[in-house]
Amino acid sequence: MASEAKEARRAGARRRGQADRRAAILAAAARRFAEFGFEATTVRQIADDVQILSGSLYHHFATKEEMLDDIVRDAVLDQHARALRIASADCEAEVRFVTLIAEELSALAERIEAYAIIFNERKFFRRSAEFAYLIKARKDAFEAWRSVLDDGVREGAFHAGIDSYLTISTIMRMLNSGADWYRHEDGSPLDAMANYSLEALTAFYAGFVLRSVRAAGRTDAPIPGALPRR
Amino acid sequence: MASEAKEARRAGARRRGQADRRAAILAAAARRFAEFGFEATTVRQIADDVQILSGSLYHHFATKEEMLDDIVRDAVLDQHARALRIASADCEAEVRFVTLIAEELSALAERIEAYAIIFNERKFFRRSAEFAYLIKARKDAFEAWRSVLDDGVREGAFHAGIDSYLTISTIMRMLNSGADWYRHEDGSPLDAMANYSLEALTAFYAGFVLRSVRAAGRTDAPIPGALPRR
DNA sequence: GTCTATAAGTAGATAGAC
DNA sequence: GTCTATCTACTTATAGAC
Repeated sequence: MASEAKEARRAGARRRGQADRRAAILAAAARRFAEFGFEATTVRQIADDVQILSGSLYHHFATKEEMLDDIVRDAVLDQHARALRIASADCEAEVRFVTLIAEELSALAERIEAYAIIFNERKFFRRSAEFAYLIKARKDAFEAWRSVLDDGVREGAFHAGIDSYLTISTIMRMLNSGADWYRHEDGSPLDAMANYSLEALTAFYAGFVLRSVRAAGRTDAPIPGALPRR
Repeated sequence: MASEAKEARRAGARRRGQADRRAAILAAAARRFAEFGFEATTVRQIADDVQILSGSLYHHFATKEEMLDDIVRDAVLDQHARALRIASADCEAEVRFVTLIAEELSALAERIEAYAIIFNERKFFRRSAEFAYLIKARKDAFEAWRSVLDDGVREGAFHAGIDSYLTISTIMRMLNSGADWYRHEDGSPLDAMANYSLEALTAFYAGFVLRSVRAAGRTDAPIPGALPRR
């Protein structure tokens, strides 16, 4: 076997090992940040969790904030892309609206720690110039949701007197504050909410929201299903 | 003038002065805690705000946590008493429900800083034995809200299939997360939400919630007014 | 009641040996 | 890549002078 191939394989393994270590550290950090908060978590605690000394963390990360950024970045950017994609789908506003709710809850369930952190540390993010991208992405996603609601009013599906700013703020806060359903891997729920299945929660929220925003007369129409995920 | 009277007056002034100082410190602390969080605020910052040295704060308070307790205690206990009083009022469940929402929003507006702190530091409170009373009071208030919703279902005003746990969780989170509307005294809103009047917000939330929980057919009935405040 | 001065502990982060 | 050792800064809280 050519020595270049050997060398390449070794380098690959090295990269994988390094990436695994980094991922393990991020997992420990995410868990701590989600449960106790970013500022209340010390780098020593994270290091202890992965059985390493605190100084050694700085071989993988330049600062504690870099860990935070790694944990939340993809979640926020995916959320942004998802909202824009769904908002511009070619179908009735009500279907798009249900899809926004369903996919948001699904993402929240999949990355509950990242979402808990994004929600709980929002004051920190707002103050930090490094995280301006996060605030911007979430604001754009907000506008995408809002445009779907406005489309629905124009189509006559949602009632005309609606305040779209207040309504979307309320709905997004409602969904996002659910990130407190954070559940430990050991199974202990931090909130009784963790006992509900994703399907049950989606049906509940889609119903709760649609009954509120629908035009008079349409209130008892069946709740449409979400668009298929792509 | 009898010297006892003079002495009493002087003692009163002393108490007032001391109480004023204490109140000024608490006001500064509340503002910082609400905007930046309890753990992110240092006693030095609070001391700077009232132009005193950090060590001198400890003449007025034993610990930083005692300040926090002083700020949130009355707000939580009042919230608890209010919920129980309204829940046991002698009238239709829907009227009690609207009253719960109206008075909750009113209290939130009056003590926005305390409410912001209670909401944002909930993980801290949950971990601290000293604040067990707070968790208990809020849990009892939750059950009072829930009993009103259940009464409404029994009366036929609210729809039968409702999950009262999920519904009340959602509504209370929705209202409480609004504590983020925190506005500075200098008038700068931290959130555009601060531009709405209390009356507008109450009408919005009462409508949003009632449309969701009402029984089929009752959806377009007028929203009842809240009970008079006593 | 506020000051000066400081204790005792912990934070995030770094340098260099192995 | 992790360890040992440590730096600098900052934390809450205290002691005693004024």
